[in-house]
Amino acid sequence: MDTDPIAVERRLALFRRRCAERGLALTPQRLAIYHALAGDDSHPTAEALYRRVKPAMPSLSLGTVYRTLELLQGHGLVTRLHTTDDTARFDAERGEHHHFICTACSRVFDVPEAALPRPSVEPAALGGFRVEACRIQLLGVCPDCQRHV
Amino acid sequence: MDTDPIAVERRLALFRRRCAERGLALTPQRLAIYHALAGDDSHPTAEALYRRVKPAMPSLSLGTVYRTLELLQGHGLVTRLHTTDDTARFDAERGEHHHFICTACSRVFDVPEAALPRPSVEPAALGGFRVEACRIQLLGVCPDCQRHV
DNA sequence: GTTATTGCAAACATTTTGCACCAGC
DNA sequence: GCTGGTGCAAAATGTTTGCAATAAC
Repeated sequence: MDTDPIAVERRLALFRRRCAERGLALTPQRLAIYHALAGDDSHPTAEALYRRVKPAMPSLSLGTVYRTLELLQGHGLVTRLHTTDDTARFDAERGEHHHFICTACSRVFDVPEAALPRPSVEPAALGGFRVEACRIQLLGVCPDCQRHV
Repeated sequence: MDTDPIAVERRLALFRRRCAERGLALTPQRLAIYHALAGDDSHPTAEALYRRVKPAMPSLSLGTVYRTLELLQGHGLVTRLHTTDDTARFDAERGEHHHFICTACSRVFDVPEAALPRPSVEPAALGGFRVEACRIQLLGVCPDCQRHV
């Protein structure tokens, strides 16, 4: 599942800017890993990103992929998803949206916010909890898996 | 975080009934594990349940805890949560509710559905996806962690 | 008595870490 | 030359599995 090239360019520009602001070295590894993630909307695992980048950069190690993703997560460029299988999946940050998780194939699909209006949280009902984000996960069966049953 | 004893009894009754219906042996291990889970609303990990049951049943093994939880999940008695830390947490099934996950201490708190009305999903906007469940996760900082900063 | 379940330990998968080497300022 | 980043391999973590012994029905 690839992203349109203009969006990829936009994300890369943000990435470069953010690295400069934060004093993060713009290494070929980080660029390649972020580039691969920015161009892939399928919420890949670390392993999948590694396999995708490795051919063009054979020296790359999986450890670097993990370290890079964690670093970029800390700088708000990458989001780590926790889905129903227990391997982490990653997203290049791109604004509010939610996820549909297929219970058959474990793939994760984006759900635009428009399709699923954010519920209004009643702050009073939540006592002293400070809410910073709201994630909605829809669970079900994706079109592919409905056919393949 | 303990549950009121009447609710625990209700859950245990459901557990016994469901086991009988499905032909699952009612072993002391399963009873003890489910009992511990039914009396604990803190969404414990498998390890935490193991530590809680072990003193009263020293022969218990962690593998049995995992096997039991997976078995009961398959029979709709237990729910597995995927939160921000990457260890699975478990819930004795008890109807619709959502979760608040503290980004500081990783604890999970229940959010009653009343506090967070379920958003209406627009089926048309979701193409051929068959939605079976909707989980809302609120991320933020719990009252304890707000104090301890 | 049969079959399902347990305990144990080993295997497994994913992720993190220590350390020596390397690259960029 | 310093600083930070990478590659590698080992360790740590969480979870699953094979198998023989055991307990439930």
